[in-house]
Amino acid sequence: MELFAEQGYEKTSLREIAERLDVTKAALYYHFKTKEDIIVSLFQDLTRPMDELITWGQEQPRTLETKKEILARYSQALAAAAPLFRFMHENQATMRDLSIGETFKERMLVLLELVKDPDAALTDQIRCVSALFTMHAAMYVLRDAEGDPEEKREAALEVAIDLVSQAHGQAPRVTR
Amino acid sequence: MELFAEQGYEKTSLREIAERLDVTKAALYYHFKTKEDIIVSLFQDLTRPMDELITWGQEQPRTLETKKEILARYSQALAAAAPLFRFMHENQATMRDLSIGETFKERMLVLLELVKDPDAALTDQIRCVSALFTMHAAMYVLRDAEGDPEEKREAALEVAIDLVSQAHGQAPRVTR
Amino acid sequence: MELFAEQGYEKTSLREIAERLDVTKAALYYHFKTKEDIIVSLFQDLTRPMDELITWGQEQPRTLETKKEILARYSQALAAAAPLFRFMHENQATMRDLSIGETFKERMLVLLELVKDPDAALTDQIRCVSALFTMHAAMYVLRDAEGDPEEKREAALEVAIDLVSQAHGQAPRVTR
Amino acid sequence: MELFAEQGYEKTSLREIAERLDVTKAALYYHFKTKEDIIVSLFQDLTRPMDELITWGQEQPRTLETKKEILARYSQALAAAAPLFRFMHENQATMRDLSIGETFKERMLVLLELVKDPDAALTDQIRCVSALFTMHAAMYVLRDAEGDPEEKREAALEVAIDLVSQAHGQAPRVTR
DNA sequence: CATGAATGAGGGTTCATTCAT
DNA sequence: AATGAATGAACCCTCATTCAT
Repeated sequence: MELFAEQGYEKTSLREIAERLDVTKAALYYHFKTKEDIIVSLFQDLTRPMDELITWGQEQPRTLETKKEILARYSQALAAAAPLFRFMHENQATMRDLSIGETFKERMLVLLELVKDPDAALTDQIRCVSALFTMHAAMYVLRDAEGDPEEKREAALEVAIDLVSQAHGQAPRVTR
Repeated sequence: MELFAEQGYEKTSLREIAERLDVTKAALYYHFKTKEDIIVSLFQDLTRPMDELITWGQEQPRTLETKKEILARYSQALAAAAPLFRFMHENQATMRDLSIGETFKERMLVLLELVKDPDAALTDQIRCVSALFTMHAAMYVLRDAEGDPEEKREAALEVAIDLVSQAHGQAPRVTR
Repeated sequence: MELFAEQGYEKTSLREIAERLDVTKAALYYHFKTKEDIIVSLFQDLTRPMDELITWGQEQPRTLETKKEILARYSQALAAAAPLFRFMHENQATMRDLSIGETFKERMLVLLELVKDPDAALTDQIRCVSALFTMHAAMYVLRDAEGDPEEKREAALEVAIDLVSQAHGQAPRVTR
Repeated sequence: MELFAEQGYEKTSLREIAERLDVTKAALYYHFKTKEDIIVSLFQDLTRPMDELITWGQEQPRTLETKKEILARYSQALAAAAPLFRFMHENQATMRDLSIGETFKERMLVLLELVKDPDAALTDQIRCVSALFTMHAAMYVLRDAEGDPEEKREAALEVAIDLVSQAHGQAPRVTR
């Protein structure tokens, strides 16, 4: 996962993976049928939290409270599987060709369905899109910025929650 | 650009590019020194609007009004160079190795500097990050969604403007 | 080595080498990291005698007797690795770019240091240079000439020994 | 010639030549039919002295005096066309494929015929080979050594003359 | 469970050369 | 007299994959 996240899928060769694990290329082929199989395996381990979040979300009533909880859990999932999400974000062109059942984008759209109201104003729908992406953006842009990562995560979550709250017609908590 | 955006940089071979243009591989090498040079050229054409925006922004007073204008102009630049931004989004792993990669992220950070206040609360800083990315996200997620693209763009811009307004301590326009 | 000696380094392609060995090009790359690596390997096998000669020579007293012995041994090394030396002679332009190139010329100069006296008259120094090269020249020019190669080698060695003897102030054996 | 001498024939591309002369590749093709034609032209200019020396030598009586004169003239020709000789020496593998009427080696052998006596003892024949090569070797080995080049040339010539003198049964001038 | 050896397909790149203008 | 544009052939090299052992 480290190699894939650093270099991207195509630019990571089996030779590199084998060297990093200190085994031979042929040994990899004992455990995985193809290169694609390797990354699919990694995904199955790492996307479970996200899938669980989705199924959980689908069973809940579609209240603002639920949405806030979804954002909170998503924020945590994001932090827990940071390299995976980084990989998905940065290798979407590749992901399209990989036989991973639902792509990252599809999953995102399902999640989005849970958060946004298809009958709301367009701006409010976008607020919900933005809420989800805010947490990604915060992770991406603030990666090298100073400050406690946990603190940054919480701040991003707060902004996200504000956004869906506004989408529900509530005035945001004004912070100053 | 079409090929790069569809398939990603690494998976697009010079053979494909040449075939699409109905020339030989060698002919490409008369016009571009390397494969990287091809995409760099595409970028130079397409990032000019962004550069102009930055220099313009740096000459303005750092008021809320200016920031709104920056967002408005950025929204337009984004729409004009949509395939380029899609490519960057989806090929970040590659971008890191390309000589332009760094410069794009730098550009984004400079732009961010113009929009956010380094002394503001962390949440407000993230609101500004989010404002910029909202427009990206809207473009990305709503690409295949129904509705007039121009309408969507304006809605995203509105949300972005709300976010920086809030970061300036102003209550958002409540839309419903 | 045969191909390299016949055609030169640049004009010998990996395709040719692979065909001659009846393997694929890719198979070569399993055994050698680069094309250069192939020739470097050939050299390492073939220059060992020369290295041993040098270390031996450096441990001996710098008498005329030693120098004669060095020439005798060098003559033998030359005969043993004839194709190698032919290659070096005929591909010096290439050798300069190869990572071994320098080392060969350096080796020759070290050997020269063992044979010539830096304080002697210029002509005597050149006699020593000439002594070494005589054996090369003989090999090169007389390759296709008639006569027993071993006999020619011995004659060349005799001339070389005469040259260093003269450089030591001794009258040459006059042969007729 | 500079480029060919520095890098060798194969590794010098027409692009490089064109750039060095500040013309286009196509312009070269107006003046020369092929790449080979370029180097052939250079040779015709530069080997004339050597050819003249050969025809002159063939008309002279085959005395020791003549041979000394040949060596003297050859020494001068060598110095005058140093880069050419360097090129020939270092690119023999290439020379073989070039359609330059007589190769360097052939010319050398003709010259050698003029200097050596086919009926002499083998060692004496080698002395004559060595005489010619001494001047080459001196040029090659002593290129980067300190000292006046002209002085070195004369010393090498002296050694060469000594060698043919000995081949004629004369005791060498002992220098110390 | 693992490896050494090998391969076909394709990668990006460079080259000498051509030709209409 | 010169050039911009193009090309076919070849280059070195890397890749994911296979298979007998």
